[in-house]
Amino acid sequence: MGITKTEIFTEEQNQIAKIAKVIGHPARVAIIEYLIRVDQCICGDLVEEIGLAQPTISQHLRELKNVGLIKGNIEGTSVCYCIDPINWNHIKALFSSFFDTYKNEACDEQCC
Amino acid sequence: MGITKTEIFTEEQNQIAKIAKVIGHPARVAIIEYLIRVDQCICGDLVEEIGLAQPTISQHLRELKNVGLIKGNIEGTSVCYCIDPINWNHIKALFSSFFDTYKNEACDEQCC
DNA sequence: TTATTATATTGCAATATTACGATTAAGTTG
DNA sequence: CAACTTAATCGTAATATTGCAATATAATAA
Repeated sequence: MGITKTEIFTEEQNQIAKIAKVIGHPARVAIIEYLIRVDQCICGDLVEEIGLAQPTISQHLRELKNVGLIKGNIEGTSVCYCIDPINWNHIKALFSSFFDTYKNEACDEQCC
Repeated sequence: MGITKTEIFTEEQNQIAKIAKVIGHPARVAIIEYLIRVDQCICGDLVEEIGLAQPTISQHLRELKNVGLIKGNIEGTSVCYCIDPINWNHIKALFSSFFDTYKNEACDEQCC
């Protein structure tokens, strides 16, 4: 079917999955890492930097914006993109908490 | 095309994306959270707990195993699944480092 | 107004993912 | 061995994703 049964999962599970899915493409990881390195840039910079077509980059930017990882501000004919600081912290906390839930005490033998 | 141009990205970017993609489905998040809660379980438990068909759960388990998030040990007719402690720590560190790369000093105004 | 610049949107083609019924494989029990 | 239990695999339908050419939109410059 290709369709996910979101209704049988919790809000939190769907939220983690939704954000992870967006991070789950190397182009979007590359965009994020570039944005962190240069603080802010426009779509054209990313097209040059990453080497995908402009519509493709634009599409990836939209998905990153949809989940709040980045934000964009119109500046004349171009759009200035950057990490969304507030949301970044929320998402970081969400994933920290997810990864911290597992405690591997003995780290070896207790598990199957 | 539906095909990702992995060759134009770094190993690290592809690795983060690959793992995030696997976490990017609520059923797999639910499986992980359940495994953390109960320590270990068999496929049938997850079929009951989550409410997807057995082949579907089995498929999700394979993907989780492929990226090393979980491991499975054959025990009689059933397979005992659990979080892979060593890999979990690596992956946790990978994502911590990814999220920690961004420092939002002033947290507001410096960005566009 | 007519370029020019920068980005978004549309419309595909190719491929991947999700889900499940049917079946297979492999160990266990009677 | 035959029946049973448990999980993996196969095949397939429905849908989603990726990438890009072509086009549209929107602001600025000449």
